[in-house]
Amino acid sequence: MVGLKDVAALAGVSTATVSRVINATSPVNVETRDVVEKAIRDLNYRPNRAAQMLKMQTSQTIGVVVNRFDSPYFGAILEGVDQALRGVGFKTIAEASNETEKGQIDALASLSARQCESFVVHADAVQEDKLVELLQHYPTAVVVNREVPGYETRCVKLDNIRAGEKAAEHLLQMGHTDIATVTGPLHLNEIRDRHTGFTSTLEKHGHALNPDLIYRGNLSPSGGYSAVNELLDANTSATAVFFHNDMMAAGGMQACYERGVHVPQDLSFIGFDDLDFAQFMNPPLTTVRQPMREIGAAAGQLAHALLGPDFDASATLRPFKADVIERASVLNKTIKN
Amino acid sequence: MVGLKDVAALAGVSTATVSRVINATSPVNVETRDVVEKAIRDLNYRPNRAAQMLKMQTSQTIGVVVNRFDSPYFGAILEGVDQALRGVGFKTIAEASNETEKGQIDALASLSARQCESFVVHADAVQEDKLVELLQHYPTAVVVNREVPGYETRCVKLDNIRAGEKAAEHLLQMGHTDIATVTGPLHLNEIRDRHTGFTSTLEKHGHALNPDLIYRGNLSPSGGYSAVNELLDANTSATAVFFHNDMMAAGGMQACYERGVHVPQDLSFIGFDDLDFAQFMNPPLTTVRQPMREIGAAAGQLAHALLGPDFDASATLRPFKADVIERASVLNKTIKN
DNA sequence: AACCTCTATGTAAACGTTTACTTGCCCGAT
DNA sequence: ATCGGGCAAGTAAACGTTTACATAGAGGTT
Repeated sequence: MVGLKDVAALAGVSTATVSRVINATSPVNVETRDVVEKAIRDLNYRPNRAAQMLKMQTSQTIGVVVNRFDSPYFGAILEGVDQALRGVGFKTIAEASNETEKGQIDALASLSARQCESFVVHADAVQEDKLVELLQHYPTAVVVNREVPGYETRCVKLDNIRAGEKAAEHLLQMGHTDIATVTGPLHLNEIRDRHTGFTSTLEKHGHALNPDLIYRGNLSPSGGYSAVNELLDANTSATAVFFHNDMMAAGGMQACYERGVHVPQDLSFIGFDDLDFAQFMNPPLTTVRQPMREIGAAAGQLAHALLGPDFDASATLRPFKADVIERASVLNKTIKN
Repeated sequence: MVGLKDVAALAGVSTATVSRVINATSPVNVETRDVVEKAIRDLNYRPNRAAQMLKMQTSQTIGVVVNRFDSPYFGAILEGVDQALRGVGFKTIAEASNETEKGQIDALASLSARQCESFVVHADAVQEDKLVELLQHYPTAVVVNREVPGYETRCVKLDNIRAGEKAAEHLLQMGHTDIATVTGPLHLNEIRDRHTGFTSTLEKHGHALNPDLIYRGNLSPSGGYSAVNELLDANTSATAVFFHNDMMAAGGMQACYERGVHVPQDLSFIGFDDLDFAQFMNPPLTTVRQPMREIGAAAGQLAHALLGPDFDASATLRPFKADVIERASVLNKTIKN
């Protein structure tokens, strides 16, 4: 490895001088500068970041832990974080966690060891008490899409309750009263929140959800597929179903397609997330949009702000809100023809 | 920051001993070990990776440069690399390049400065001569989805020519002879390759592509959308169209949907990539599958192998091959009813 | 009792930077 | 001539590890 020393030797100056021309940290004679710069080029010298970090005690890097890389959800978050940080000269580095509690904790530790100064963590698999402990250990970490009691100012998330309400409101508005839902794993609190928002507004309007019409999905297409098949087999009177994500809605749509039931004429669909493909489904999927990119960006900014000693905890950002994107998968029953 | 020194002080031993218990690098008395371990826990000590890297001159890390994070394409590649490397104890770190030549070169430099020992680079925007230079500068870098003359053993990619041929063959097999295509930017050699594969086999079978039916797309839905509208406006006799990616096919499908032309009855679609959503389109999209995850994994393995002094260049992996995934978007004209 | 061997531990140098401090020099003011 | 002030460059310490080498006991063998 070619180091400062080699450059210095070749240029006939001291390492201090080389460092100075590199970092423009104090004036250096223009001739010497040229000589040094040539030496740098000739040797293809690159500063050793490890040494810099060690000396400067700073890395200008924030670490992101995601469940996996090949997911539109995490991709958007990562992109958001990266964009927010690029502006302030920080680097983003990401690590995948395998979706397990251990994986998420380890990933955080690994990023920390890599001298990340701050973190944004998706920690859906860690127990709450453990998570609190983590937040204490890593005082600059921010949690994404989850709310930790006592640490609200370090969480950036969607208002999932409100989002669930909106889904219900939309269905109600369109004249549906006989409604089914396919949820996700109930240990995820985003799912629980959406579900309570959904059921409570249905109740409030006097159309309480029939417990038989609650299907537990797995957040992937297969879950939606089998749920819809069950629903159809049960021969219920349901006219609409709320899927807790678009993937399951897609699976459900496929089940309908295979059985010849038409969406939305026979059954209405509303999804969640608004993934890229939602607009390209046939019919285009009405869904509750979750601004993941923005959430990522906000998390990135927060993580960065946490670094400043002057951080104002009262500048806490309100939870993000979801919006229903109306497309063509829910039938408007109020205009009977 | 709590360091080895603090632990040593608290435990009443030397830093060397602490290092030894951490790394189990030589036997240490069980009592001392316990004391040290307690000290480590009490202080919540974590080794400083920057210092370790500096001293050990190794990072066990490979860097990946992608165009962006929020793309199914790069997500899959990243996931593949990560999985391949996880097995051999390496970490993956990724950086986004903004899709520009400068961005890609800078990202590589940045990863290199971070002491990555090896790299997998998606460098679609850099000029070939510049890329050759890069490959010389970074002797452990591997290029993904591009072939650099003279450096074939360090490129892992799809056989795009063959993939284009397969698309054509499939259409031909299904009885289509009047065919259109919407390509991507022709400066990308993957696009060029697919195109030449496609056109040449059409020619070979005596159904040379009508130049008027070649549309230049932008690889995103809008490109497919407008291309299909043009095609439909031109009132041609084309019965099938080959899209250079699924995104454009989705856009095209939407155009058809709006204009009431039925896929595949009125117009057949074949896409490229096999993104997740292809199977959920309506009709499900027939497409040429590109095994991106596998490509990523292979690239990761290669990048790792390059590190060994015993690397055998003859163990070069053949280009990956694409397969057409038959679904329902191309009409079989050979069974006339 | 002198010697050797083994094991457990300590000492200190090194990794590649940055930077406070020092040095040397030139030039203008006295 | 001498001094002082600036500027350019050099010296060396420090960052937190790892590790080759040195040291010190504890037994064992003669």
